[in-house]
Amino acid sequence: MDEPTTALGEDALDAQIGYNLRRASALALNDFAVEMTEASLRPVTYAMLAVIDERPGIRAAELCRLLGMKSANMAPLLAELEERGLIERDDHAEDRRVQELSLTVVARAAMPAWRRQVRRHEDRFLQRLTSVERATLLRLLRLIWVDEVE
Amino acid sequence: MDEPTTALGEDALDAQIGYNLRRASALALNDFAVEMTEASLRPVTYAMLAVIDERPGIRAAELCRLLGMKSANMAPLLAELEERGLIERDDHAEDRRVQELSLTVVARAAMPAWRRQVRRHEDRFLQRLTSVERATLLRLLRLIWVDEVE
DNA sequence: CCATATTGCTATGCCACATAGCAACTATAT
DNA sequence: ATATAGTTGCTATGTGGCATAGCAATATGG
Repeated sequence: MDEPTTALGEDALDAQIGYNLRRASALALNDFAVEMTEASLRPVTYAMLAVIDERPGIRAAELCRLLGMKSANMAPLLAELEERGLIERDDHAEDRRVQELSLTVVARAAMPAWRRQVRRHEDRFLQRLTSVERATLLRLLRLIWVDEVE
Repeated sequence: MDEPTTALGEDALDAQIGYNLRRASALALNDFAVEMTEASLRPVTYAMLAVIDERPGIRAAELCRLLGMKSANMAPLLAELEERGLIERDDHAEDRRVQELSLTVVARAAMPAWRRQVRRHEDRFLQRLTSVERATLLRLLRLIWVDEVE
């Protein structure tokens, strides 16, 4: 009955979805780091590799659009991944501005293990949610942001 | 069984909750800024004011704990809010290390309007979700992070 | 009394993100 | 053909949130 001191109305901080999104996202980012530091992959770099893996030959501009990034921030990350021998940049034949991105053989070989690690990470920070709840959460999150851009 | 590299199954980036959390949170942060730049409040500073408003006399260390922040990062923000005349720091009578935080009269007067603005912001970036879906989302998000710390 | 913990702070670095501006290139309109 | 405009990828730079390291003052418990 009596509320735990933070008892408040609908305007209470704890009732704000934005705040809880931020807290949950921070926890996820932290847990991601725990799982993927060994592989030296951060959420952004992993996301880039995952999309390139799913859509080989994708253009850098399209990758930016899919990940909601600015090319100014993408450029040094692409350089880093190329430096590490994980991606290749091939000049487009018809439009010489364009770079087509693909994973190297090394990265393609490593991706399944990295994807398994990420799945472990998700299973860990989503421990308290059933698989039905996870599916619901996924649907609601995508309702928020998908097609804000596309 | 064996997944081709282009496996768009459950390991696809779009199916990862962590990624979708990050995207949704980014959208929320962006929309928050649109609503609250006039008031010169960022998510963190608003959260601090909201908690102090809900628990006047709270200690800085407790505020850190509630918001999941390090005191190293809290300190300059408290200084900023004090500088702007929004909070007061009073020395604790029994423990002289402790500062008790409270809103100034000015801030207390402004809070209702700020809370209404934040509610407008939430209504905007959550417009695709019904109120039932919002309640579900809130519950699932809190399931992820609450009591990871407390 | 002394070792330890707590509170609040400064200094500093990392990372994600933003804007501004640029060079190369392509597409379009006249 | 040429001027204009848009696209692509990049560098430089600033900001904000978060992390660690280390410090001084204070409180606590053996």
